[in-house]
Amino acid sequence: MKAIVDEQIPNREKCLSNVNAIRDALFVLNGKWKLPLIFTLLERSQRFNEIQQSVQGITPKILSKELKDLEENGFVKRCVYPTTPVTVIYEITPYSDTLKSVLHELYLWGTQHRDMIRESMRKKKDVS
Amino acid sequence: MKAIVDEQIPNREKCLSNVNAIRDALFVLNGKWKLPLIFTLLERSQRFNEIQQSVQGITPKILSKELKDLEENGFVKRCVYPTTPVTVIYEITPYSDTLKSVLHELYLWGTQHRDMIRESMRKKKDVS
DNA sequence: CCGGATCCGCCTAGATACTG
DNA sequence: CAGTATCTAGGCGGATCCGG
Repeated sequence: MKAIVDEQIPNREKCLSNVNAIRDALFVLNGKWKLPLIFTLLERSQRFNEIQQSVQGITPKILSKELKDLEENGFVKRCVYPTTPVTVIYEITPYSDTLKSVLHELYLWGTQHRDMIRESMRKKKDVS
Repeated sequence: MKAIVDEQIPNREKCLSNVNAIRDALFVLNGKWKLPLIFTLLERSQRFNEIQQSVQGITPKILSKELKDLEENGFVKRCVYPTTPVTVIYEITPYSDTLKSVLHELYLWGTQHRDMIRESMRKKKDVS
């Protein structure tokens, strides 16, 4: 935090660009299905209907849209094989590995934060 | 990524809890105003109307709600001084420092990703 | 089999006005 | 000054049906 902030205080331009970079990162991971999809495709490449099986509750429309998003962001490759009918396989790209540290940090902080919240809830309850 | 994934494949329970921890982290930072508010309060503690000045375009209702969110998550402390009329100062808590590494990673990855996207856009344009 | 098209309900952000 | 109250709008996710 300190490091980022120190850079930001001098001028507002840079601060905004920092915020925007962070927001971009948050944005591409956001939504109900992005993470489940990435994780299921990390296990193995799959076809459309397979993915729908793996990720419980997602509808074709949303799946289609989410896969398109992931493809545009370079996380997923859509491979079409000219069988009859065509076979479409979705696979994770090596670029997804760049997410490693972000996801790890998010996981660590999220876990820690959950414990913190739970603890503060408990204290509140004790008082009341 | 690899580290997280390796832990996840064995059982689905743990995978889901990982995803949820990450989602929690994403959730508390998400939205249009959370980051701008955190950053402006990092510069200095401020009163309600001051914040509204600092963060361009936010309406009182939204500001009120967002501050409440930030307070519940432990990032912001609401200090009421019994003047007449009351003075309310919002200040950043030390707990916000725990965001340091997450935000830094998000910033790094977001910047990198933006460059990547821009580059791939350029290539597309060259072809067409 | 792999989606696209259409319609719909909900949630939430925002605008505006107002109050203790 | 520090918010609330009320209303509106739009975007997202979901359900359902349709087509190559």
